[in-house]
Order: sequence, then structure tokens, then C-alpha cells
Amino acid sequence: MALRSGLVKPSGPKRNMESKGLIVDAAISILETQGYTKFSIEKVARTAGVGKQTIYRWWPTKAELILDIFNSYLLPPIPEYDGTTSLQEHLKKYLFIFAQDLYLPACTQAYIGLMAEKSVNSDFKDLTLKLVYEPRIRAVSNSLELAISLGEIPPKDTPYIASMIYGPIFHRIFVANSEVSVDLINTIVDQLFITLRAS
Amino acid sequence: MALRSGLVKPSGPKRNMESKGLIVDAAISILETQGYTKFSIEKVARTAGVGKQTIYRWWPTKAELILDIFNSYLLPPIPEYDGTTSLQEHLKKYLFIFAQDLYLPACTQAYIGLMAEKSVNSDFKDLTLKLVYEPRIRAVSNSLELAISLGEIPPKDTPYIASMIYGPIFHRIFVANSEVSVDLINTIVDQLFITLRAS
DNA sequence: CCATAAATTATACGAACCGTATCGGTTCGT
DNA sequence: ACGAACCGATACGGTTCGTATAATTTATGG
Repeated sequence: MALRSGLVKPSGPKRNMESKGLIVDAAISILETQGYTKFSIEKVARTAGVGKQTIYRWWPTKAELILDIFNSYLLPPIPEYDGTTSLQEHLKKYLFIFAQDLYLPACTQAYIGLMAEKSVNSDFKDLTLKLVYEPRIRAVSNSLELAISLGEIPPKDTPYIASMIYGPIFHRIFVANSEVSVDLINTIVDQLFITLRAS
Repeated sequence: MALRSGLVKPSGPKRNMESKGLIVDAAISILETQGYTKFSIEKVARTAGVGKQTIYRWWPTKAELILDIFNSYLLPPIPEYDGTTSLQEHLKKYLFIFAQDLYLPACTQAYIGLMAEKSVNSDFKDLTLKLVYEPRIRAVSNSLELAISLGEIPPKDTPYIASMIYGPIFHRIFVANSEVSVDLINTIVDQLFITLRAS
């Protein structure tokens, strides 16, 4: 009763962190080598040497397991822009790291899973947007505001900035199935700044 | 022997086009209402009132059925740019139609299936790139060349043009899970032309 | 007009996975 | 030492996979 509600002190053993590690490692390995289409909870349990129920106890669905792994272990941390270098350079560095990590097989496969699940489950869509999408959008718009206040770029309304910056990266990885070069990152950022500084 | 090789006239009945239509309609309806994750051949057969073997006879895998439907029934045709209006206006019109169609549930779900399958099967990736990706890339670069020869834009190397144009649309639909507004299309195209005309 | 070949629906198969339930056994808090 | 929560293991009915086979229907060629 009132399981993990925070209101009742649970007795009994705590969560086995070794099992958790085995599950996460197995899941990443399966995503990496077999992809989202062949990813199954039973396979994760078998590979990790763990009871299936142990997975379901901590992650209610396949989708939430993948989301947790994606967000906690596969994506690079979101850096904060402090204004010590130009925003233009800062964005190039961050986006290149982001794109390199997203292109890793486990990460790509995990995100394909997220797209598939969230497109069909609006609660899960909201959760994914909140945990994955919004923090990265906020980081970009916060850094833009700082660059404006520092005079690097003129104040300007920049709608759709997220899609203009992240879009080409996603297109390259998930549509063209190609790696993301430094050149593409530079093109994205330079074109953005040309537009920001135009008339 | 020599089945459908074109060298031997087959005897017996021809393909039942009524069954084909029922299969295609059922598949689209399932993609639309249940999404790619719940899409199965058995369900298509049951919904269409058709033997499972009839589906496997004409489409070797689930992926190729979805690809066929996506390419033949769900995407808008690729228009040819003839230079009678400005390329800038032409692109806005075409990309808006493209984005509107891609945002339809059946189309979105079909493409999620294509992403999942092609990321894990390189033959299918090649097929998808050839049938879906390349023709649309070519249409854009051909129209750019025509616009250059007509003097609308200065001659300029435009690498990554595909990702810069299509990327924001895909990001909006598959990452942000939002519809694509006329404003976004205009922003994409206008920013491209600002860059094309910049020094 | 009849034999042949191909397409059709229907059913069955072993395998895998789903999500849930249950069973001892273990580990901690009280 | 009691009970609660964790754990691995196993079992369940249901669904889907891709393949195989049977029985029927339909067109073409001789």
C-alpha cells in the first residue's frame, strides 16, 4: 500500500543497484547491436541475467526504460553558455558534440524508439518533450538572450530557432542516415548568424 | 520456374487488384489509428479480409509494404520547377504541401516505420534513399540550378541544402510533434535566400 | 474442353514476446 | 523474529512472426 509514495518508510532491502547496472548495460548493448525493432524486455532480462519482473518493477514500459537510458546515459550534458567566448563558437562546439553522440548507434536507436512511442501516446509524448526536448531548447534560447545582451547579435525575434538549428542535424542522422560533419555544423550556425545580422 | 521474370508468359489468373486495394486501405487505416508500433501483417490481413500469404506474396516484408504505401499513396508528387514564378515562391508552396501531407497521421507513422527499419538494414536503407530521399533532393537542386541560370540567385555552392531545407520540417513533425505552419516554411525559405544572396 | 499453372482463402506450425501472476528465497527495518 | 519489499525463476494466455500446406477458384494453352 502507498508504494514508493514517500509517505511510508519502506522496509525490506533497497533496490539492487548491481541489477540496475546490468539491465542498463544490456539494454544499451541490445539497442546498439540489434536496434529498436528487435529490442524486447525479455531479451534485456535474458542478457542481463535478471528476472523480467525486476525490469517491470522499476520501468513501467519499454518506452520509459528507453527514455530513462537515453536521457541519463546516452545524451551529452547540456552546457551553459557563459559569454566568455562568442555564441557562434560556443554553438558550433556544443552542436558538434551533440550530433556526434546522437549519431552513435545506441543513441540513434533509442531515439527512434522514442519517436515511435511518443507519436502514439500523448502522455509519453509530454514526458519526452519535458525531459529531452525542452531543456535543450531553453539552453539555446537562454544563450541567445545572453548574446543579445552582450551585443554579439542584434535583438531580433527568432521564432522556430530550435527547428532551424536542430532540424538539419536530425535530418542528416535519421533521414539521410549520414554522419554529421563539422562542415554541416558550421553551415548551420553560420547561416543562422547571417540571418540574425541581416537588416 | 522463372516466376514473373518477364521471359515466360504465366498462365493462371492475374493478381487480384481488389485484394491489393483492400490490403493497402487496411494498412493505411491501421497506421493511422494504431501507429507503427501496433502495425502487424496479421492485423492487416484480418482487417482486409485477406489471407496472410497474399500479403507476403507481393510484399516480402512489413518494411517493404510500408515503403510501397508511403511512396505510392501517401506522399505528394514531386513538382517540377519551370521558372515561371520565382523559386522562392515555388519552394514555399511545394514545401508547405509536403509538410502538410507528411504531418498526416498515416504518413507520419509510415515514415517512423521506415526510419526504424532502414536504420538496421542497409539494403532497405539504400532502397528507401533511392525511392524517397534522392528524388526529392534532386528536385531541389535542379530547381536551384535553373534559378541560378535565370539570375534569380547568384551562383553559389550550396552544400547540405537538403538538410537545411527539409531538416526543420522533420524536426517539427518528428521531434517537436507539432504541425508545420506557413510561417515556419516561409522562415526556412527566406533564411535560405538571405544566405544565398549574402556576399 | 480439359489440363495446367498460378492466385486465392484458410489453417496450422514452432518460435518469440507481451504483460501479469506466483513462488521460494533473501535482505533489511522494526 | 516478524513482516515487508526485493530478487530470480517459471508459468500463463494472448499476439505476431515467417513459413508451410491444403483446398478452391480462375485464367491460359493445347
